[in-house]
Amino acid sequence: MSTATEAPEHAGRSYHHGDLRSALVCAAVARVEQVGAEHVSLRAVAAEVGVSPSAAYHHFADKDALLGEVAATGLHMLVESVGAEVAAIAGDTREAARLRFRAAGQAYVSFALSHPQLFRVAFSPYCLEHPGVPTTDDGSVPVLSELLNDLVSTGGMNADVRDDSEDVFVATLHGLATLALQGMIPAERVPQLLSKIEQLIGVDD
Amino acid sequence: MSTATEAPEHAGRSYHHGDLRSALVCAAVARVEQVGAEHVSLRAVAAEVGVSPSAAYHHFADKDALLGEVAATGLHMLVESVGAEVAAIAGDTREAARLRFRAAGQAYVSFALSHPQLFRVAFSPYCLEHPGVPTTDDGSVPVLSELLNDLVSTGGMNADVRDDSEDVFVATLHGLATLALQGMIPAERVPQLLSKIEQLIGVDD
DNA sequence: CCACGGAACTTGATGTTGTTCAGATTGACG
DNA sequence: CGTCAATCTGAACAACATCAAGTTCCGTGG
Repeated sequence: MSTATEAPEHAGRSYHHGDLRSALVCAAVARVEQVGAEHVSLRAVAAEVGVSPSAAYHHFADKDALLGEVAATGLHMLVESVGAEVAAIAGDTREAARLRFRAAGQAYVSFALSHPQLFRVAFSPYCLEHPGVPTTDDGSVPVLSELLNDLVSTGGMNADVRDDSEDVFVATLHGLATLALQGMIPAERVPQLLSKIEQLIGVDD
Repeated sequence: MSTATEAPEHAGRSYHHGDLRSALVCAAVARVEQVGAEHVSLRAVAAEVGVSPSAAYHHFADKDALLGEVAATGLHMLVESVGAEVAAIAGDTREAARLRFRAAGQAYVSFALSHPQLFRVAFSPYCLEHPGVPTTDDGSVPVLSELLNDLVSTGGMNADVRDDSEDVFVATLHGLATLALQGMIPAERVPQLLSKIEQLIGVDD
């Protein structure tokens, strides 16, 4: 995001770009957000950076590889966004843990709704073709995993409920975000459904 | 699906095709399933049907409009598939209703895993650009809606739990399917998670 | 029975796209 | 100061979406 055209010393004008790779990814992210991944052209991205189309092939095997990087970036931003909202709520109390849980759900859906195209490409086949997906460690999202640990340790959730609930919670959140994005669930129902989910999953009152 | 190249009388060889529109959609569906929506070309679809590329423009405004029809077809097939599995289980008992519920969940995820590209395009921006999405009536999927009514009327679910649970159930199913498709949830955990969902949502034992 | 109008499709052309490759340019290192 | 590898350019190519103009077909009214 911040690695756009700010090359170390010689910004822009020299023959060598300095950090073309991240500049291309950054421009591609912007373009994806504007027109959607399926309408992004390699040439347009290269032109925006001020470089010939073939320059991209020294950093990416494919157009798909570039989009793969965009997908990975999208996932990263999603996790960062959720993490930031969660981290903003401090405290060891059960109440704080419950607020963090709530904030995580809202942040996940909010990100999807405010970055629809990026969210979509993050869960498209592109990110499978590329390694370096930063969210999955043992197959689950670290932020949400810690979140549940938090709830358990503060007594906001039963420990035996936890393990199965994690994947269910992630799945529900993701489904909610996707369907809201698609317009199949009205956005104004989302908060209500989020609290319903908390209730079902067993976040104790 | 069955409206491929079987024109009413004069099949195939005449100048006029008979039912080019559905033939194109059908071929496009096949091609999407093979290579994914982002790698489908209008020309290849037209060639498969045995028609010049520009012929498609008499039936669709755009390549995107054709893919929109593919998306709608995908949604339709998904609903049909779930509906068929549910309808295969007869009976008015609470037990039967519970089995139907279980079958619906499995069918939903199974469809996603066995038609990954079609499932993806069905929930891509393409289907927004096109009317005629057959799944949503008041915003929810009819099959699943009836399913829950079923459960309630046979005593398998509390009536007051129903309304909120519907969207949550759909969202969870959809999230589960998407994440399994993405490899973020191992496919072998899906049945376990499905029963967990039933339990959480309040399908009485 | 026949001309005619319109719908369905083709041909040919245009501009854009992804991709490749031979060569020009550069900074770093000896 | 010269060499070298990394980086970028430019021109080229095939495939692509799209469109305008022409061609073939079918049904319909005279």
